Amino acid sequence: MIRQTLKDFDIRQIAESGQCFRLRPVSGSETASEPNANDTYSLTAWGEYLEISQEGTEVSFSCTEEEFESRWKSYFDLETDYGGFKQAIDPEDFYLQEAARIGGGIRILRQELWETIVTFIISQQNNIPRIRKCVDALCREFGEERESFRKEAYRVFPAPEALAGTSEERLRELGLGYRAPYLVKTARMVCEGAVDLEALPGLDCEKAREELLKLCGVGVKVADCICLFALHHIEAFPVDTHIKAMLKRYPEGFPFERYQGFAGVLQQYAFYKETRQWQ
DNA sequence: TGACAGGTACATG
DNA sequence: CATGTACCTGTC
Repeated sequence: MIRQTLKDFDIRQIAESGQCFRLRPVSGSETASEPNANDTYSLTAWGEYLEISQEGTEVSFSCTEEEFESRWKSYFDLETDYGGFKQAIDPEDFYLQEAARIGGGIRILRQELWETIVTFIISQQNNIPRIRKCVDALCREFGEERESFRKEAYRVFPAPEALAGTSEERLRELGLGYRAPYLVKTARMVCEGAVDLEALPGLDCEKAREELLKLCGVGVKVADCICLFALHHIEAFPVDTHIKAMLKRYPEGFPFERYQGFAGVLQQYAFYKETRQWQ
């Protein structure tokens, strides 16, 4: 167990930020009276199972020192100063100030590339509960089973080969709808090497985006999400229906120049604010 | 009932 | 290049 005192970190906000679909409350950890008093969340990522508990700024991770240093510190982007991003926000920009105040505990995660590609193909014209349901179904059907530190079984995210080997019909049965053929095609493209996932982390944001756009079911918005949430190009700025509405608040245009290099962080604050009514 | 959910592929002008 | 439309499925 690792204990840390963390600023600008809120595991609940991260779980509800819509960038990760396998981070969720451990059942029974939330109390109605004080929902934020002691939140415990479970996460399956990078083949591992982790639990995270938070009380105020005290955060504990159910892993060894070595695992924390080699994986989770980076995964949760704990070595980046998010306070600096917030301070850079125009003091007169009340919208962004408010968004950063509400969602200031969000971190941009470093998720697995293949998993992020699949989950964001699924995310199109979809809602969070159903995305989670689809992702769970994929893991249950095609993911390798492992045992957690609690001696309970969990499933890792299925490899490209597993999805390349299935059929559109099978994926439709799992509730993927019209995204089923996208997934099968994209998995096959990856297995055939039409897009080299190994090479993507070495590319800059623009080149990576260009490569990702070759995949079936990946358009500009999904490609930007993958750049932001997996490749950690925090300058990527995915524009969806909510963010489009937000951009209309800036008749002169959103001040991208001011936030060059980290606009994606602000996108997440804004997205979180815009989608609060879901909870 | 119909619109909407973190869009994209595909067909046209 | 810009615009228009169909598309699974669950929920309000």
